Amino acid sequence: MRDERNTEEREISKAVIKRLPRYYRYLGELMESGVERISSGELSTRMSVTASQIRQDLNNFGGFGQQGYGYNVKYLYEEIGKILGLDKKHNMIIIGGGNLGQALANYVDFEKKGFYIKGIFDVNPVLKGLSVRGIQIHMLEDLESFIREENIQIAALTLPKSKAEEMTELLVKYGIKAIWNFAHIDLQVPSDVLVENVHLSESLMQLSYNITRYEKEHPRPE
Amino acid sequence: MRDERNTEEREISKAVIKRLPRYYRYLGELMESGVERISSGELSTRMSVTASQIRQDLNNFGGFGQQGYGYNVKYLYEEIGKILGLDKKHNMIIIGGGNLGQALANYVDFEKKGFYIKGIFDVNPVLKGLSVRGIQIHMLEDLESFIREENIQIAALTLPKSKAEEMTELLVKYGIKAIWNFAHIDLQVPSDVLVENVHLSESLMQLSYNITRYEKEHPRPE
DNA sequence: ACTTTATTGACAATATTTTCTCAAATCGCT
DNA sequence: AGCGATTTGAGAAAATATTGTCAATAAAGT
Repeated sequence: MRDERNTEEREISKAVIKRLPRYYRYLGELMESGVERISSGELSTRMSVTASQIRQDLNNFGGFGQQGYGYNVKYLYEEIGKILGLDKKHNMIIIGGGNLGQALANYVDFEKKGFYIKGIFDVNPVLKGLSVRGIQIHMLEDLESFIREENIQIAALTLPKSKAEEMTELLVKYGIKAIWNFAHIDLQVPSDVLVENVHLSESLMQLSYNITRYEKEHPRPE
Repeated sequence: MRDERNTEEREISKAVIKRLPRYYRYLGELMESGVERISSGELSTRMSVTASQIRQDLNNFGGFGQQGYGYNVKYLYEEIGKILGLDKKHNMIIIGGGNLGQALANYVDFEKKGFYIKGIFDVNPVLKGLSVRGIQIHMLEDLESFIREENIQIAALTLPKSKAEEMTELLVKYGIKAIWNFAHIDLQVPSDVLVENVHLSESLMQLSYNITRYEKEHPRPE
């Protein structure tokens, strides 16, 4: 059931997209250490993936390499950045001024990638007027106007699941385009609103599974 | 290159494991709302996956269902819990007493799933003696004895990437079995130490990709 | 300028994952 | 107890994803 319009846009698989940020990170590190060119073979060794996969992944978006030479690190880094949309500015708010919200607010690197945290919102009046790294904490009544006036695209949702659902409704109503969801729940949104989930407890459960399996396969000697 | 020992253990694919926690979550919710049985078809509707996938996934671990009846919610919930190792107690520490570390420490639900946060470690002497939700913040010099005495299996690593590498070396030396890594780096560990990564910025980049693609495919009318 | 070496991009071959199909089993109704 | 409806589990088929191969091309050395 492939889309296969020959007019430009092919559908890129999710698996490929998930790998791009990692390529981006490695290329960034290479760039910082002054490496100018790299072959898929060398990169594959460093990243512990196959060279074929790297070439195949990149070729989804175009031929960035040169036979006999490899890839220009800076060029490839920038191209992947463009594919990921990191060349554009994204305005973002954080909903939930708890530790997790504050942790995100403190994370400077997001700005380097074009994600600007414009404000934090919370219901707790104790937090009113406070700010984190220069980012002010607002009360919910200002949410609607803030989203429109500051042209906010992304909301990071760091609320307990009980509040996350109604907040999502509000965010959607106020015209948010994307939700970065940290609540342990699957949000219901219209099809023009994007959701990316970070389910920490699910990640921990995967680790738990692996521990369990490892112990089964390697029983303690004695 | 399938393992295929007929002696018990088959290799379960990563994709299946990643879906288990979500099944677990839905089953937990069903249980709470008093639902006693569920068919793969009904569950598939709620979860927006195919019924076939649910049955196939579960059958990796055994036949938990009954023809003409479906699955017993409580039983299936518990079985998946066992598969994920949630029936066992895991002792955990958090390395890094910043916002993210504290956010994890504040998250009560981990204990319900068997993950007990025994302590937080940091280099910052300002934090010495403080505690978060009754969990004390320790200084690094106590790390080794703490890990051994409290029988710590898992370390959640919430440090900037510059410090994460040397800390990993220490943790490995002190006998930690698994690292839940929040630093933006691929940790190098011996093969008997498990790592589960939570790369927040990579998740955000995926969201950014989807925003970018969405905007390309749905250009603003005027 | 020519030759050797390196390396991509495209396609073919494998491998893996997902979905489909249906016989067998159980349920629930009469 | 018997019968139609439901639903699993297993295997087959289809779809995707990954890996392998190699001609074409560029680079680097002579």
